[in-house]
Amino acid sequence: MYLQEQEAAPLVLKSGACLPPPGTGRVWRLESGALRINNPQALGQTGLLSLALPGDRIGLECLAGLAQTPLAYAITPAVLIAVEVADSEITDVMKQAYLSARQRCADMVMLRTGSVPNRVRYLLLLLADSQQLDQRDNALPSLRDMAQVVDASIETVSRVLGGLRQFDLLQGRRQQGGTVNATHLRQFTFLPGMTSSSALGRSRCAQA
Amino acid sequence: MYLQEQEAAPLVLKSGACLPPPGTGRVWRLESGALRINNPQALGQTGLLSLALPGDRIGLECLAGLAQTPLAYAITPAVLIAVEVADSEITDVMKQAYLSARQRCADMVMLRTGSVPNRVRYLLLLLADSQQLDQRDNALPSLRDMAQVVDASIETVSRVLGGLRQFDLLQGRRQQGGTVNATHLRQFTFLPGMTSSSALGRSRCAQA
DNA sequence: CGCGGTTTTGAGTTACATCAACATGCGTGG
DNA sequence: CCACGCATGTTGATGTAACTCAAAACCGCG
Repeated sequence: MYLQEQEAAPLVLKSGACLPPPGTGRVWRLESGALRINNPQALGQTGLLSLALPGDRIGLECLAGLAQTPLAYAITPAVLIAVEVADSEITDVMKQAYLSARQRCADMVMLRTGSVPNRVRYLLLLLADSQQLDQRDNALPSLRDMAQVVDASIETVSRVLGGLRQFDLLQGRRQQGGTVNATHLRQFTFLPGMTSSSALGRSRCAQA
Repeated sequence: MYLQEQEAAPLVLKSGACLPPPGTGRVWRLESGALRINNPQALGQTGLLSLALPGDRIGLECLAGLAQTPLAYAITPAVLIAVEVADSEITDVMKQAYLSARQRCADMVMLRTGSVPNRVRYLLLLLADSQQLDQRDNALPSLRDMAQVVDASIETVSRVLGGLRQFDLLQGRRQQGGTVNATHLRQFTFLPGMTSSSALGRSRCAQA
């Protein structure tokens, strides 16, 4: 109840794992990786509410007055640490949480704006930028997760990644691994016509 | 600086009007109507960040530590009142703001999930539900705004609304007016095939 | 080695965007 | 008052991005 940041052992989640105590009023801080925040009562849909990226607090809803914490799944290997929020800090923590919630909202809008290739591009940059240190740490979400995040089909996402690989903007994807060339990808824009599925066919023809 | 809720004269915005002092550190509460929150430095895109619905606070970013307030445009005739936030209340206000930011994020995701007809449907329900009292208050956003919110083209949105009108889920749209039949619309789902543009052609044929 | 989960690739179909008229208000000024 | 212009909404025809379905290649694992 004093300085809260260094607490309990870090919690390490594998891709696909759920944040363990769904009902508990525990507050976590995401250290690395990415989570998908899910609506518990997903009615047929995917129930995606938002993403969580390193630095975000998880489980603040209960502090803010809500009964239940939404479900959180790791879509990338993730590390979290439990934090204890002292009363004196609540205001500051809520301010931070508010700002990052706004940011995630903006991110979700971008992740669903424009063509699928551009949405995937935004997702990859988001993930790459959130990996603070080592660029070679190459963990990508599964195609299924990426597809749900950008609201596209798995096949289309696969084709987009294929296209990126052709331009060396992405290397070596096999089973949820891969290295994005963030700096090049950032200054890359999909021209209409070279986009997605059709792009593959055409550029392959062009190369042949 | 005591009880802050009843302050200054309400600010009435017409559809399309911008929240006046973009740089000022003023905090507003949206009483009725809907706003679109915009990224000031929109780089070619529409710059849509989020929506604001009645009850939401506008301009809290500065309180939370950000320099600038994002731009807010009314997409529906809107009424706001200026609020003064006392130091003692900041924590509670931020908690509320955090929760509603999460909710708006979830809304934005829904507004960008699935087929255009379903996205438009969600938008109409969102607007209808936010009009607390009189249902007959029939103010809809312009097609341009609706199209940008759900990330679709104006023409498609027009066709979707046309389809809804055929089922009496929407009445009398001429120049940003119209009444949504919220109760029926809520329990209505677009079957694949009767969706959007194609729906019009087909159902018109069926009727002829 | 065979078996489930993930990724890839292809071919056919469709929802939606685009382009291009056209209709309809609504305001402004002659 | 009507004439004009401008913003908004409507409608049709056409192209294409992306979805669907189906099959295969690839992994990791007991």
